[in-house]
Amino acid sequence: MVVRTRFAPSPTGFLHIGGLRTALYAYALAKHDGGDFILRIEDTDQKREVAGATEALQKILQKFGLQWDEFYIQSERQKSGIYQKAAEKLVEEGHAFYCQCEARNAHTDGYSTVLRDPCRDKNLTSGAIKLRVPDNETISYHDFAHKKDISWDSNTVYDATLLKSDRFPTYALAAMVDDLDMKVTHILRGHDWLPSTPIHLLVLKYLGGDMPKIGHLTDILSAETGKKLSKRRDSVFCEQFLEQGYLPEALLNFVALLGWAPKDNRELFTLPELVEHFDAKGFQDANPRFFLDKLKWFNGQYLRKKSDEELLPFIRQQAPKDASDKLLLQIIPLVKTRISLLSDFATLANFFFTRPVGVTLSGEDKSYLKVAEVVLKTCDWTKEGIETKLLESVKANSWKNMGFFAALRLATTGAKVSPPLTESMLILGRDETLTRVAQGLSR
RNA sequence: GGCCUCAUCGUCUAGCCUGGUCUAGGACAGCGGGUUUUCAUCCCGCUAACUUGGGUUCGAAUCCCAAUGAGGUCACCA
Repeated sequence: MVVRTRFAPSPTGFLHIGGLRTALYAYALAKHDGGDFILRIEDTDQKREVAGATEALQKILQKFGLQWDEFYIQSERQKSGIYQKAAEKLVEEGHAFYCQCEARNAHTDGYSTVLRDPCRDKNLTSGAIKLRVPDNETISYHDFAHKKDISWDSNTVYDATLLKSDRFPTYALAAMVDDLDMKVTHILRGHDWLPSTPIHLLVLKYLGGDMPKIGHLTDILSAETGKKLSKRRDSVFCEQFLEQGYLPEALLNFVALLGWAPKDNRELFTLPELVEHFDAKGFQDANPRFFLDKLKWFNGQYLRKKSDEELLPFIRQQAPKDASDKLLLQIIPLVKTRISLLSDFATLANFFFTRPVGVTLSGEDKSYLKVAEVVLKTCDWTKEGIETKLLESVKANSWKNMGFFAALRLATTGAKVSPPLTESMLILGRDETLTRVAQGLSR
């Protein structure tokens, strides 16, 4: 039987880190088996929908290479009446009932959830539809992520709403109808769904069909608070990380290892490699914390792994608009090992595009520069030529390399720390280098 | 508060299912050193963990129970 998984976000905003991870695991689980990955938009709550969110979700998923095989929108499917029909069928079969109670909102009545709805035995024929939870039963399933059986006493499960009075289904109905209808074999979702699983199990059972396997992923905890990552407190959107200068493959690799690990503890995975090695046995039980240290390391790894040409489009975004590809291609190899974020490029390589300003040199520095100026004017303009001549004069004056090159570096790049000096001067050219040396001397 | 889940270095984790090879392995971070005209890369080394208490057993990080701690959830939201 071919594996079919789905990622089912509601279109309420950008894709957050946890969503990316869920999508990635669902994708890898399906693709490892040559199966199908489904993208399903869960927009049955009209009030919460954000315009453009669906398109943004699709775009970012594709940026990470998570291409879906099938695409559905619940509000579209709703029009055919499938959810309503399913709910009515459950009423007919005695597994659900009509209810005309006023809708409750979250926590308005404290923690005293009404388990058995007052309408369940009124035999109403219209209104919202709720699940008739059986008494004194054990509801259980095997969680394929946690690799263990989890169960509830049905007496602790409440009569959940399946169809709202606006005729739209709730998640409990729509997602289950769809998973059955779409022949989803593995439901992979966040841990926050675990408490409502008994409801879904009942709905799945009453609806009939092949029971999908269910697995719950760990929550990603905030590094600061230790609580579940929240959009309000933490920066969690994938788009933000990309803007900050992280490579998509680095983010993806980092996130892949937050809650999953292979037996051999390998860490570097491209998407195809992850698919190849993916195994549900590697799912973690404990909640990981969202510390960014390793993400930076991953980014450096991928930065260095990419060829200069592959890096070009990313670097171009960080460079001045009029910078030529030819120039950028010369600079990239010099900065590649020196940046961990793409956005570091600007500070490190700025001197290639604009002359350093506000640099003040000591008298000692200037005596170094005077000598350097003479050498630079006449030496061969090659790495060999520049370095041997410069070194010769340092030796002739019994100076130390450190101080001499620091002064020259400061004059040409405007900073104490920079990409390799000789290579940088070669890129700048003899004239520009000399101009900068002269400028340093004049201050 | 009820229900559910979880518990190995600061962090991500391997080991746990199928007890002994674990004086607990790797990676990131930190620290120290080497290479390097700066910085970085690269290389070498060091610091650092089985939550606690009971059991079971010749033997427990590994199995069982409890306590403690952590997280989640309790809507006509997903």
